[in-house]
Amino acid sequence: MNIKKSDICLGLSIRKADRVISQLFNEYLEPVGIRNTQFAILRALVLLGDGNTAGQIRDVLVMDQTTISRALKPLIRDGYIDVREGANKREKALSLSAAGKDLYERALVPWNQAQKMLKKKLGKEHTNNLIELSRQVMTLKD
Amino acid sequence: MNIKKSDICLGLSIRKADRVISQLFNEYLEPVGIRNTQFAILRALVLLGDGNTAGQIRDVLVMDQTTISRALKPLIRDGYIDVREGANKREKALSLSAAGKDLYERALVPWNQAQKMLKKKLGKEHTNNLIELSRQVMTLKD
DNA sequence: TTATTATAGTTGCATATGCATGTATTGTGA
DNA sequence: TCACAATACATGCATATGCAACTATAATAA
Repeated sequence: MNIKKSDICLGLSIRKADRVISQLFNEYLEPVGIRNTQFAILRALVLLGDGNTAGQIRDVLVMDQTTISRALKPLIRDGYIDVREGANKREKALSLSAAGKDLYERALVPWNQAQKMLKKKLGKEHTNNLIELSRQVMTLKD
Repeated sequence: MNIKKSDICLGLSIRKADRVISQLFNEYLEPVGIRNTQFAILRALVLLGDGNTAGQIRDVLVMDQTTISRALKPLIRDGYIDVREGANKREKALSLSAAGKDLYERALVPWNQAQKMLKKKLGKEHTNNLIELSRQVMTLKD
């Protein structure tokens, strides 16, 4: 250990881990032509069900509204997500197009591989710690 | 728990946690006019010692070389980091300027507050898990 | 009903991120 | 020594990120 444990920056620790893990998922997803964040959005729409708003995705992905707004653009542009009028004239209802559903299904394959690989490398302990850590961190934004 | 544990995307877990924690550090650091990543670079230079190259920072921060290259720009532009010729004509030796040293010292105050606050909120267990998780994840890039 | 406040989403700005590629320099083997 | 590989860093491109500020709409209180 080069530096004292108390000197380890927790911000850097999480950032470094994020870079490596995100890159891993990006590499696995690359063959289907989709990226980490985009997959997360598609998945959010699948798990939430269609017809949800950008605001709901924002909450699920713990992102800024403006980040969602822009992250949706390439997915809409490429025809994976359809936008129609929502519950009122402000809200926009988002849904996966047929192409979007297909893309998500295809992405599930490398996603599962990445999950499996990562779980193996981390082991049950670290895997569980990651999930619980994330859960705990979410309580900070309240 | 909305979805099965096995369905939790580890990529999203780390990404969400990173967003919240990084934002926390950014908020604490905001009064001194510096950001997370920039603080990490200054700190790397302090811990490595002056006269190090972008390549060494890249290794310490686990970033892409091109990301470092661009992240250095505002710090150089604002006079916090000096660049001089390194060991050869390819390498550039980086060092903190007087203003850079001062900025780092001032940033240490809110950084310590953020660390303290985060450690308290996470508790010893999660704090330790974060550090160990990050360490474990680093082994993936080999 | 109207003025005020709140909400949903976008845009300007700046940094963050990394792949592919390019340039310059250094190292090395024939 | 000279061709080729390796190294250090920068740039073009595209996405990722969020704050401040803006537009449009909806909800609410006077």
